[in-house]
Amino acid sequence: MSEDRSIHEIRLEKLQQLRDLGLDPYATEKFQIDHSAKHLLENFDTLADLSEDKPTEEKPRISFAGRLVSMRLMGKAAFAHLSDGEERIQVYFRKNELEEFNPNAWEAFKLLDIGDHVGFTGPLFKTRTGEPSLHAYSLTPLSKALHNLPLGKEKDGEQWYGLTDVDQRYRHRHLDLITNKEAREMLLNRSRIVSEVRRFFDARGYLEVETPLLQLEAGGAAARPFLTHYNAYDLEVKLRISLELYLKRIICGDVPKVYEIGRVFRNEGVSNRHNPEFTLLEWYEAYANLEDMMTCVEDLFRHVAEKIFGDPHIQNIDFGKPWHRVDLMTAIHERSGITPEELTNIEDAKAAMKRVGLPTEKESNLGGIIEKLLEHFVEPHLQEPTFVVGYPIETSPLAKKDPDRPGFTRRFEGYVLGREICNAFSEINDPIDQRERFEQQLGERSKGDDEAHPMDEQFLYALESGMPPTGGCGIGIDRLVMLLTGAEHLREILLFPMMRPEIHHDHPED
RNA sequence: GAGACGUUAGCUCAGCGGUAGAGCAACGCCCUUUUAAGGCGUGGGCCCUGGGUUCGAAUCCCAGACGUCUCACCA
Repeated sequence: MSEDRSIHEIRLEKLQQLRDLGLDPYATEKFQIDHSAKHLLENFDTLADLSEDKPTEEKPRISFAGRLVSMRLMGKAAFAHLSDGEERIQVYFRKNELEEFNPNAWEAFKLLDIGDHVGFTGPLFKTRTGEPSLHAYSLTPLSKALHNLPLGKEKDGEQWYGLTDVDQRYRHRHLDLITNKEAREMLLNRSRIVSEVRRFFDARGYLEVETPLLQLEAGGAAARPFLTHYNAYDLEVKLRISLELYLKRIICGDVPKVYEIGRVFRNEGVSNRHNPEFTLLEWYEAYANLEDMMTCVEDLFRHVAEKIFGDPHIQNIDFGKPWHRVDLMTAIHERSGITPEELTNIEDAKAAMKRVGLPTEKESNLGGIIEKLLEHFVEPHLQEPTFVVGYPIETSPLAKKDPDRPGFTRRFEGYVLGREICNAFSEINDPIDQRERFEQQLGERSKGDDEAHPMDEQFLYALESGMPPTGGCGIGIDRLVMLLTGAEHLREILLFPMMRPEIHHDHPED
């Protein structure tokens, strides 16, 4: 903020002085980097050619660049640490040597700040204390940091100071990435996980597709959509809340295996496990049944865990083993004592709910009650990977009826560590059944449930043209990353979570 | 939406009725193998905003903003 000369001003002055010395940090376009810092450190002895008899001048010169993260100036010499984001390596400078390279280089070096990007060339060596280091014979400023970066001090992986304010870490994620190794790890892990998911489906012959984000009716899930305006057609449109219906229309087009990884938007609350915009994976396979989908989920988790972490056993979960399979109604009975017979009509169901001490005011249908009981009594116990099978028809408007169990569908959800991680079913391919389900949903909607599924004639027309029996499944990518990395907050997984605007009161900025 | 907590220097924090503090960062000087480098010196604050209580408020009270956590909502 306001100092006698603000840091920003001082740095602008230094920038000008660097330019006056002929070393404009913003003028360079390209800088040769021979090795990453990690590679330098891991292969140090080989690269350094540490043989005693050879004079330093004759040793191989390495070109390296990175961000200055620490500096120790000692008169006519200096040490600094340089980070390429992944690792940091120490660099050593001497006045006389730099001046040999460029008479202004030492002067320029003294104008550098922590946060600047710089390039160097020189041999590798080890300091008295044995730290692998780079002996810089040249210096090329590559960018100037005009702000004081909140870089803490670091020693042996331990960190002092740095940026910890959660708000600031989210608002200025680049600072988080520079400062906190965990933030960087999270980003890398997410990226790797998504890549592995793609690789998994690609290898199995699924086609990756992309379907519209802007839709006339947002269907495929129960959620309130975001609204926006489509200027070219002067139409009110909605942002999608799921991928489902368009993907099934592709199945109707005789593309038998498709998947999509895409952002969906649900205009609802925020918590450490919910975010209005999130990334959804859905895949559909023609001629596949529920059991096939379960196997596929098992394979997917095992594959990703092994590829990313080298071991199917992560976060105290063994994804190498098959998942448990439990029937929903049986599980409720076992955990709550409420029998399936008590859950065959709404009155008895409410009475049973009361008996176990749950509120009944908000319940209007049997399916809702059943899912509430599942959530309350069963979910917390589903620590090991478990498929819960057989969901009520009222809450499953896109899932095939179970021919053997009236009122229930061929649907399962997967749970790990007490949390829902996937949702799958045998897709309805009977267009008459599907139309009836939509009509039921319209009934719910007219009763005030604004999350009930809208009618979708285009989708029905596709079904009426014939869809093979199909299995489909959805997984929230953000929650998947949370699960695999042990993150406690969805917002750590999202790079740039929505934040209310920062208030700037009426006084001068930094 | 409810409750609890937080907001003080660029960063991390202390101060909790009596002139606004520390470490790091910054600025100046010294120092050619340091590493949380060191030594000497110097600056830097609408103490989130607005009201109130008080002789006096960063500190107590009320309201608001923003954030964090928990709960609710989100099948």
